[in-house]
Amino acid sequence: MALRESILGLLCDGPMTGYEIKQFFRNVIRNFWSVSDGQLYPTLKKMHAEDLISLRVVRQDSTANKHVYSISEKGRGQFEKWLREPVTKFEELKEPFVLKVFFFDKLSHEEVIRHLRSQLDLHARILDEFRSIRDSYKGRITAFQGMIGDMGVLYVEVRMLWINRMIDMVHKGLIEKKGALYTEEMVEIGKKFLEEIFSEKPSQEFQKWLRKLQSGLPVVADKRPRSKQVRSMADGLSR
Amino acid sequence: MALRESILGLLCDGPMTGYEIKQFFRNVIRNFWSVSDGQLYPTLKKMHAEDLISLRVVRQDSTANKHVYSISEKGRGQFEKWLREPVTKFEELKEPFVLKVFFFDKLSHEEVIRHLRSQLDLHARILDEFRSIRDSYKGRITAFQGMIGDMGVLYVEVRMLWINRMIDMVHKGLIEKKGALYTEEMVEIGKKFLEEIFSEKPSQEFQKWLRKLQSGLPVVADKRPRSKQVRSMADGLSR
DNA sequence: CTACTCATGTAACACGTTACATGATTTC
DNA sequence: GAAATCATGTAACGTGTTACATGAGTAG
Repeated sequence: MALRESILGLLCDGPMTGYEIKQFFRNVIRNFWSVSDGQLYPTLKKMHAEDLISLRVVRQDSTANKHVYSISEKGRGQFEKWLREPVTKFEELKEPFVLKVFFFDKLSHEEVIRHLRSQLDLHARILDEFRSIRDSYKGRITAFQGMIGDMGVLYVEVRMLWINRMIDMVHKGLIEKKGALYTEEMVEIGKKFLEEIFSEKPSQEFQKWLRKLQSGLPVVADKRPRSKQVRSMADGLSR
Repeated sequence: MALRESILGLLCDGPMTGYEIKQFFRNVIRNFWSVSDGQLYPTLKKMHAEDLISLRVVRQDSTANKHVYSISEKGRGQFEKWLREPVTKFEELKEPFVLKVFFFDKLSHEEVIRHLRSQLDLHARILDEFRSIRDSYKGRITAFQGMIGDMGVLYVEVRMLWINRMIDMVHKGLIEKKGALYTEEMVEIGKKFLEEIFSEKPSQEFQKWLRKLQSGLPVVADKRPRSKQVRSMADGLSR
């Protein structure tokens, strides 16, 4: 759970009302982490009960009273502990669209293209939004917060590239039907893959990466001369 | 909910036991969609109760009986309806690590670097896995399934690039403290951004994209001569 | 002798969304 | 006069994880 910790993080810079926290999530953090009312208010209550935050109620005659929350020593400790803990889990992308792509074999080329174009439209729109908000924030936020904005833009760009490549693929007729999607062979291969993940000894390729990393070289750089390169997956991305 | 639909999708190609479905999720689909036992078995039961799938129990003396499920007409209808429905929602990335990055201002440079390096290690390892499984599957899966593998690799590559840029940034001392992370200004800007998202009229930039798209040009291509380009966000990605 | 595979499940919990409720004030 | 803003919340539901239970067979 990271909602509690992010609330604590906000309160580190000074007291805030529940409504202000809600607004901040809705209008700023929402780019990468959303919270609903039905989750936020009960969570604040629970955190108060656990002495992570203290509460001061400000009377308002016209409307509901304001609840001003401040971080407690206990809360600050918990936040700092969380912030320093290394993240050791790779977060999988769980996207309904990708699940549909898995089954695209079962659709006609026209239907697939319709799907891909509508995704492209959606992403183009989102990219536009991400770019304008990034521009508006320029100079007002920390360098790290700026990098989060960059990640958003970059991610959407890459997705569009990916979708475009699928469109190309269909147009060029590179799709042949393969029969059943499920084969025992696939499961077997997956098992091998799993073993490698959970065995603690890293593979050779991983060790090469590590050496590069430690020598200070850019880890993802491709050293082949531009002209000789196989078309890179991320070619042609613009800023 | 997409778990039910993906189960139906698997059963389209023939009957499977609960255990086989579980294995398939665990060893193949898990790359982009995971399911726990505690979710799968009850879901199969519910789907059977709703007549989406039919059940045949195969007696086994030595151990628990096998439950062989087949898709029903109703189930097939529901799957096909789902598969054809356009995806209109942009799935936000909800990642604990990004949330931490938001608060990196509150850590020392050394602590930030430690975080970033451990993330890089993790991603290098995952990249390795993604690449090997992609290679193993080559020739055995549909072109679309192959593209899912490519997306995974591409995504991890981009993340590593992003993390490397943050490391660079810290080393070059491009990080200045900005005081409070929360400002009313940010909320105001966010509100404007929101309006643009929900107003149905697309912006000029979005329309430019759309024109490019409809004229068949690659939408994300950057036409500036290579030498004059500002270093692109995704420069140096390898296959 | 330990641990894993096959094969199914349950119960408790954690996380998150949606819809609703209140009620005055301000803006279109 | 309708709708949004300010300001708080509850109840019902849906999704998903973790830990546990059973019990035989097999591989190291």
